[in-house]
This record gives sequence, structure tokens and C-alpha cells, in this order.
Amino acid sequence: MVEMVKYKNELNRVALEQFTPSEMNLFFAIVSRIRNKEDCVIRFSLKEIRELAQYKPTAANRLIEDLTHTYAKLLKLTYPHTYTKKDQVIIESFNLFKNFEFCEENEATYDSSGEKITAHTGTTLKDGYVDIAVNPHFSCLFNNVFSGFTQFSLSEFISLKSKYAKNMFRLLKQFRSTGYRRFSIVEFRYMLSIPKSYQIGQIDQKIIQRLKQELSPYFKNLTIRKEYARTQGKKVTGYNFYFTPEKIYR
DNA sequence: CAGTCTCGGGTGACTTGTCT
DNA sequence: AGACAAGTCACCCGAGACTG
Repeated sequence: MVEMVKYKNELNRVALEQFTPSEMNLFFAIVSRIRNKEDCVIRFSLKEIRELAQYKPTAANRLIEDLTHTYAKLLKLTYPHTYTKKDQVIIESFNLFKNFEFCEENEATYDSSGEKITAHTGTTLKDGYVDIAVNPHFSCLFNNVFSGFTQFSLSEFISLKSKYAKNMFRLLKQFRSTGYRRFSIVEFRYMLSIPKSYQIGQIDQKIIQRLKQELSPYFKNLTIRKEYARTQGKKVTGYNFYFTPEKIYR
């Protein structure tokens, strides 16, 4: 079964700043299971999260550390309300999860169904679970989503290596039926959390090239064009993304 | 002319998956 | 459980080309 991630487009206005690629995997693995849960508290076993996020490191406590970091970073996220005419971003806090309780079952080697949990090396992994409580204020992002949503395959998302590719993947998936998305340079920098020190040269070399390379398999005929101001020095004002729209079957 | 992009290179730090 | 190598990323530099 193909695990899908589906949520209201509004979530794409949140820039996952400071997230490492594997933290993004964990985040969207969790998001993929929040959908249409009436109950606001969802329990994940560590085993389930490992599988969903295709989490490979076996070193002790790494998953726990990464989950902790993911949650800490989630708490710092902000929600950009609007882009004004001057392209400034107005933000409010975004407390998607009001609670994130981690419970480690010390030497447990069995999960709830009685199955023994082992790594492929044969060593025993610590088990436990995480209780995640979705803030009711934001649960509408995942529940009863029938229109204005973004949907993509979790495993495709996980297969992407670069954090920029991951971010752009979800942003472009929102426009998979139209095949066009424009970013002003301000929005582009904000949404991809591009370091302020990056000049256009670095953006092209380290980010745009990477995006083309990693995203082309998932967006047919992906083309990225720069947009220039008609001023002295032809400043870059934005990036335009084009690709062949996907056919959406219902 | 000034301002900015283009293209190339270099360094060191952190992350990640694997190996012992 | 701890160490390691490759991959990824931030930051820095400079010469040359282009535009209004």
C-alpha cells in the first residue's frame, strides 16, 4: 500500500525552518497518519515510526533524539498569514501539536501485538511510543479535506535527499494539476529557508541545480526560469517553476 | 559608470547510514 | 555502543560579463 500524505494547502505556508531531511521525514510520516482522526491524540509506536519514515540508523537513542529535536523545532514554527504588496511576511505562531509525549519502555522487546522487535543486525531496539495531540485549532488541516489540498506519496518524499528538494517537492505538489508556480525571491528564500549569506550564484549552483536533478523524476519536463527586474544590474526578482501537469483521477 | 549576475573554486562543520 | 566515511551544507572568495 502506498502511504499518502494529504493536508490542506495552508500547511504549505509554513516554512520548515532548520529541519534536517530526516526530521522532515519524521514530520510527514506523522502527518500521513493524522488524517481523518476524530480523536485528537494519536499514539505511534517507535516501530511504526521507523517503518513509516524508513528510518535506518540503528544506533541507540538516535530515533528518540531526532523525534525530540523534531518536536522542539515544530514548536518554534511560525505561520505566515499573508504576503503583503511589499512582499513582507506577516507571521503568527504555529502550534500544530499541543502535546508530544514520549514514553520509553525500558527493556521492552515486544510491541502491542506481541511481535518481537529486532533490527536486522539482530540487536534489540528499544521500544516505546509517542502520544501526539493535535491542536484542535489546526486539526482542520487534516480532517475532512475534500478540496484545496496537497497530496503526495510519503515514500517519494522520503527518497529525496536534499532538504531543499524535499521542501520544493511538497510546494510544487500543491500545483500538480496546473504545472506552474511562481515564487518571488523573498518568498523563495523564506519558504526554502535559504541562508541570508547565499547570493544568487550560490542559490543557482547549490539549490536550483540540485532541485532540477532530484525533482525531475517526479515532475515531468521540470523547467526553472529566473525572472529579472528591468533595472540597472538586472536583479533577480523571482523564480518560475514549470512542469507537465499530472492527470488527476478521482 | 554602478550594480548584479555567472561561474568557478575552496574549507570546515555537521549529518547519516554502516561497520566493527 | 561507538567510530567512521561519504554526503550535504554554510560560508567565503574573485574574475569577468552584462545591463540601464
